[in-house]
Amino acid sequence: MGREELAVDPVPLARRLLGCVLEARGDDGVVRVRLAEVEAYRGLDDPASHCYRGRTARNEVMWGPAGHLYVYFVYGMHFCANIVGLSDGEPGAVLLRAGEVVEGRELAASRRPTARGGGAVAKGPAVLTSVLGIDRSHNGVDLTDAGSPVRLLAGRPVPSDRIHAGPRVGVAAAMDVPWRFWIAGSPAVSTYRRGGRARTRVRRP
DNA sequence: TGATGGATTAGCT
DNA sequence: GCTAATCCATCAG
Repeated sequence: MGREELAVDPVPLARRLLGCVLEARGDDGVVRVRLAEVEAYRGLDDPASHCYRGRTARNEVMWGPAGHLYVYFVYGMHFCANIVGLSDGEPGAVLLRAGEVVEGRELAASRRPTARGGGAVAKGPAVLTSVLGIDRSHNGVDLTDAGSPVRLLAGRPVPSDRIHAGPRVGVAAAMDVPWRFWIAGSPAVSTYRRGGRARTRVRRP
């Protein structure tokens, strides 16, 4: 997929990414995932975006050129991957939430032995990254470069009536914007969880 | 400089 | 439905 196709507003970009294939090559083999669920995060206007509070070392990649991978670490143990959209100076990205494993199922299953679906689905953003073997070292990778370990490939287009939209998962801010998109009926789509205050934090004595 | 809580997941009740 | 696991960016003091 070319950079021009990706250098657009993250909301239409999110729709376009459904059905596309993300390929990750590692020492142990190749895994390909067909994207089934994504969410748009629109920089400066969006209180839920990592860019909302300005440019920092963590979100640096989002200010860079489109078509690069933004990887961040959450909850002390998980990675999430985004595809950067728009062009220089205009931050925005699409969070990759889930997909179907279309190649390298065994490898995917071995990387995530406890995941449901026997390696056929990557249901949830952190499952997706671990199945693909994506971690901090992949932050900033150019998805449009044939030599990159992670690449974005065009897939079968998804008919627009199969694309559904709704509120983003686990996000407290801007719950009214339907910037989560998924392929209706896909077994990979994650179950919706409302955002809000963190679940009760029990402090050990 | 210390506290807080998150674009989460899996396992248990 | 509830909670532990566990790093680090951000914010309050």
